[in-house]
Amino acid sequence: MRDRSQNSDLLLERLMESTGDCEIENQTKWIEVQNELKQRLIAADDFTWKLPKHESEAAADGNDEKKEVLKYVGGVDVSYCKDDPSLACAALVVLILPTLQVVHQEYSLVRLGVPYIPGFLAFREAPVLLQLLEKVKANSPHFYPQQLIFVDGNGILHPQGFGLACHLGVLADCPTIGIGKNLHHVDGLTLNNVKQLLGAKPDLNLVTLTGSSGIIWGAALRSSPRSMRPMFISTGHRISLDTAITIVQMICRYRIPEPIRQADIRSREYLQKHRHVC
DNA sequence: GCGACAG
DNA sequence: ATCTTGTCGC
Repeated sequence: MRDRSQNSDLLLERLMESTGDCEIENQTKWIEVQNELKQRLIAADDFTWKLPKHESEAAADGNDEKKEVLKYVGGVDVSYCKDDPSLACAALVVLILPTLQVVHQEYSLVRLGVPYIPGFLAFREAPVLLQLLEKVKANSPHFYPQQLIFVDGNGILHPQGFGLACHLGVLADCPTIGIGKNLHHVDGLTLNNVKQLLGAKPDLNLVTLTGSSGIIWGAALRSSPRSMRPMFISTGHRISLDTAITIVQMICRYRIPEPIRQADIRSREYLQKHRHVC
């Protein structure tokens, strides 16, 4: 048991350490890392909290009266500088339910050496995001979003079934939900495909993303009457798709979930205001 | 071979 | 991701 875990850690360490110079070798290595981390992925609800209840349903539930209620939700995003693509600002915000007010925020202005390559976003963004999580855990543990983190990027809706939200969730050991603002084409999924399904009925705003192989990769959701554009929901870590969809729907003020929207807005602001110090 | 490809 | 003003509508 422990041997297996240690071997796994050693392999990961070996794979993670090298900052190679050959693109194809790197990508091969990155895929090994993704497959290794994927073995630790939990694809079902695995947490102790429960969703906030409405009065109507609050009546009979003698069982989980002791369970804590989902209270703090984290959101992470990274913004980039227009004229200096290596300069970026990572943000972590923590919102409190049910008011969705931001109660904590953390920023990091960094230079990223790893380029963006479709399918490997995590190797560019995850390190700085994990650093922000560590900062909160050390300095403001009360606000550490251990219950749930929203990630700007996909979960299992990914060529290897292991996108940024999964990557971050496994390494931080927190439940995560991945939100894509654009569709990553995987297993035959296309935007026209989704549009067709959604367009069929005007009041149908949620469709399951089933690939050509029959695998369910996530869901497309039109959350706001003001925008016809759907978002793409996929599970990250320690949560089921059904639960993820339910929470997304209760946490949207605009097109995308409020934690991600806030992280997006604030990381951009912070970058504009502090880019001169780099 | 060509095109597609989260942020 | 980012480049970018106005504009149509509630």
